[in-house]
Amino acid sequence: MTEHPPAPRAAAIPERPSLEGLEEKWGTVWAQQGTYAFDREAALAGERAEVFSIDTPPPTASGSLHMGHVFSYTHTDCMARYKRMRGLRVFYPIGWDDNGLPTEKRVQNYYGVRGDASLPYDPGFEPPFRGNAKSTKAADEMPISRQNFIELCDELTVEDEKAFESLFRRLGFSLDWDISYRTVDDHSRATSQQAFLRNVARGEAYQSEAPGLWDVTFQTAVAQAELEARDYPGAYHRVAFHGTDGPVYIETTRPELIPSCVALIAHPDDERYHALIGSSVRTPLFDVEVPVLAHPSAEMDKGAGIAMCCTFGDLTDVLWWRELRLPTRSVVTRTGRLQSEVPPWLASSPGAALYAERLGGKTAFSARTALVEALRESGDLDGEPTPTQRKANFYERGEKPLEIVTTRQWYIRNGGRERELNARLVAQGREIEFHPAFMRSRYTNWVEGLNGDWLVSRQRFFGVPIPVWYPLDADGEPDHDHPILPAESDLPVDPAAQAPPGYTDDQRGVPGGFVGDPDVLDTWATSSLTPQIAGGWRGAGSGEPDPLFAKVFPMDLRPQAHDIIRTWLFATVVRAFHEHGTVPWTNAAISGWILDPDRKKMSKSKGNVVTPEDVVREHSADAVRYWAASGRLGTDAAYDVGQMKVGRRLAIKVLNASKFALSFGDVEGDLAAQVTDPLDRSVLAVLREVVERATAGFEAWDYTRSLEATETFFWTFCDDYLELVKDRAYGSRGEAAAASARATLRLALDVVLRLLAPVLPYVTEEVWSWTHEGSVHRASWPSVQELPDGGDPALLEAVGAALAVVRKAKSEAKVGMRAEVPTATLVAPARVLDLVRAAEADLRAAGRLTGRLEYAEGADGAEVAARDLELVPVAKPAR
RNA sequence: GGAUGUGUAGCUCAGCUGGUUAGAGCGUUCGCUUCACACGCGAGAGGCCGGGGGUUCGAGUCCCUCCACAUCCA
Repeated sequence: MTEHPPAPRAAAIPERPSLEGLEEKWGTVWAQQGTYAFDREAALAGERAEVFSIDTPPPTASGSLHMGHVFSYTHTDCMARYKRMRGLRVFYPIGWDDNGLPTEKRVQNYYGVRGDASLPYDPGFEPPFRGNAKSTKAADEMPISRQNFIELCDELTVEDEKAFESLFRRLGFSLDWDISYRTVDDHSRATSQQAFLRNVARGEAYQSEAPGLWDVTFQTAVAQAELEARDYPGAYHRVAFHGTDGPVYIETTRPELIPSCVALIAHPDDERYHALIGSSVRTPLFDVEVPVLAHPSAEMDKGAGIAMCCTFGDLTDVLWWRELRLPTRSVVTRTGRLQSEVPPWLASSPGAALYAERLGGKTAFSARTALVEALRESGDLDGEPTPTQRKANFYERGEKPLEIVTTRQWYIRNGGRERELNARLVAQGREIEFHPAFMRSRYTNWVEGLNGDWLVSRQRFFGVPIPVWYPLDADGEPDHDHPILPAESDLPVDPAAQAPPGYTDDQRGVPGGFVGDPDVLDTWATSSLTPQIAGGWRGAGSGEPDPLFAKVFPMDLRPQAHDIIRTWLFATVVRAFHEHGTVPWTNAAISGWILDPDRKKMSKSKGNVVTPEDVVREHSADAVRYWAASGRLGTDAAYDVGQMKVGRRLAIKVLNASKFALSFGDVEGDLAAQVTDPLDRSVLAVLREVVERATAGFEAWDYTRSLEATETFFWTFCDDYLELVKDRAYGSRGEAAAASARATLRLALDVVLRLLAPVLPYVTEEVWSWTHEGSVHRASWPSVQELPDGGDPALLEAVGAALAVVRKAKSEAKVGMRAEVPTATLVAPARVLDLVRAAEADLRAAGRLTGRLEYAEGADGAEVAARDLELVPVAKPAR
């Protein structure tokens, strides 16, 4: 698929080359000509090693576009372009992650609606607003059916995707737009459900009724990976429990949970409580007898050192409940309110009336107020509550602390409970090359710190339904132990809308009939399958993968940001391990974040975000890419307009210098054979080194190093080499000497354009088109072999230094560079002088050394200097 | 509290396995209509390489320690 550079043809060079319009011009050409199209047939016929496959991060289309996208997608695109030029078939799909809460929230706000599973579908439904909903309060939202809600999600995400596509195309990302998926389309849903069913069949997915974190606002279960610990204001309440030998004081931030207290726990080494352990005390107000127990995770130095264990105040309570086999006394419901009816264990207690009248049905917050009041009245509150900041668990998108409630949910084994699986998943991390390598410790730390399996049930609307039904017994109760599963060939299914195999729709909810699992899968449960979705693992649903799958999987590259190593990266590893026993990809390239000038993460709430569209329009795509490509993998980068301006100048310089280098006349025949001048041979020798460094940079996933090497060469090429040879190239010293310069200019330019092409796709394509048929992006990556051997790299440096001293003399004399130098003596070590002499004619032309030029040997190691230098300024032309 | 990373010129960053006088770009200062480019060209100034200790003939680079910042996890 890679072409060699075609024979040069007559140049068609614009009079005044410009960046304006290049993006539209080449964007159209690339799309029309399928420049970045993946050649499926060739890939099927070829070897796996000839393919470079990329597990492109599917952006959340309903999220906002930000410079972080530009940054990390540019990194990937540079690598993709390099690999393509190296002759690999680049599999570079684009996906859209339309699952989940961000989309639901955006749809709610945009249309002013809210999903309500109890409502019937309205085929002619029109939303009350379209992007102009005035209120974001839940009470003002119109309740609509699940299916209507999903339709609106579909409608809006398609719109949102257009904004991303437009920007991504403008930035020149060499994605194959014909290979695309949405995480909610039929294929993705079927793939996700198929993988889940296979997890179920192998016992890797299971249901469990267990205490879990619950967000009362969003009414959904939350996984460990979605947790966020935040400071939350609270107060310690010193409360007396009634022991046989007097009161036992505990300090709690959640006195409203006293009704659900099941034990007091102290540390086994805490001598203050040795005597109490094994005895029992009675709870205040409710007079329930609870044991005093010992457990090492009680914190001696916190509060009173003895803690109340409830059902459930926090994750430690769950640990105690499990390890000490404590009873379950749950009062907090999924709504975050205390249950209305008096719990059975309080029924005969003196506090039953208190519960019924002042606690039942209240939110945790108001129940706390009421209970503290009651404690005051009974004298069980010691002193006044003391304010404190404590860490509380939040859902990362939620605003209220999570409650812990017992629910039936699906889980996927991820090593959080089994040591062996944990060790094997840690080992999978060592099979992946992380770039940079230290990012692997983020992975390892996370996996080793897991304390539970992956909860994948979500009580949401817009997502992939859990493909499971449950039979109903004669009493209409679901039999969770015998779930009904669909055939793989029937996927995707929606258990809320379809009947399971062997049932009819009118048996839904009827005793002896069935009920569908009401939940959807965690969004990561689908996006953890992006390699399988994009690569065609499910195939046409017949059980056989698309034959392409074997040619792209395991993929070569997963690019992503470091904040989702614990979620997206890890989840993908888990799924690939369960399904294929392999890693999902062999390389993970981790991009950093974009920081504002104050070194803070740019975010909408701080008001410091800039819109990528405007930035690209202002500076050009090549310029913005240059900025992004200057940031190395794993390193946070500053948002730096200055760096974009540098990129823009480089792009313009490429246009102008190329035009100039091609302006001396055509070249024909074997160019390398025409390079005879020592200076010309020298510049190509330097370029050979640059090719080696630029290649080594990309091979080490260090495109920045590659860019820097090429860029440095290019400026020397423009400032020194071009200046030195232009007189000769015009023909001042005969045709052979001119031909050597012209051939060198052409050879160097062709190589430099290809070295810059991954970073500056537009300007390099433009210049390439002046002298070539076909795209520079389909040309071969330059090799040392295409440049003549035998030049001395030191020659260019020596002559450059000599030219610099002449320029310095002119600059210090404040005369123009055109000033003539009738006499001068160059002082330098003998070795350097020899090199300078070899290019004396070019030096004389560039420095206007018109008369006597002498050489004096200087000390070894000394720099080039000039003495006895006379200057004749150019007479100002008469006006 | 633990893990990881960062700390080099006013700013953004190079400096790989220790080796001459620490580099680049931007900015700044001083110049220059030089026939590709004034979105240009040339030249200059600017650094106790976060602090302290150690290893070494030699440390920006290796080790220890402290400080500051960032991210992730408790």
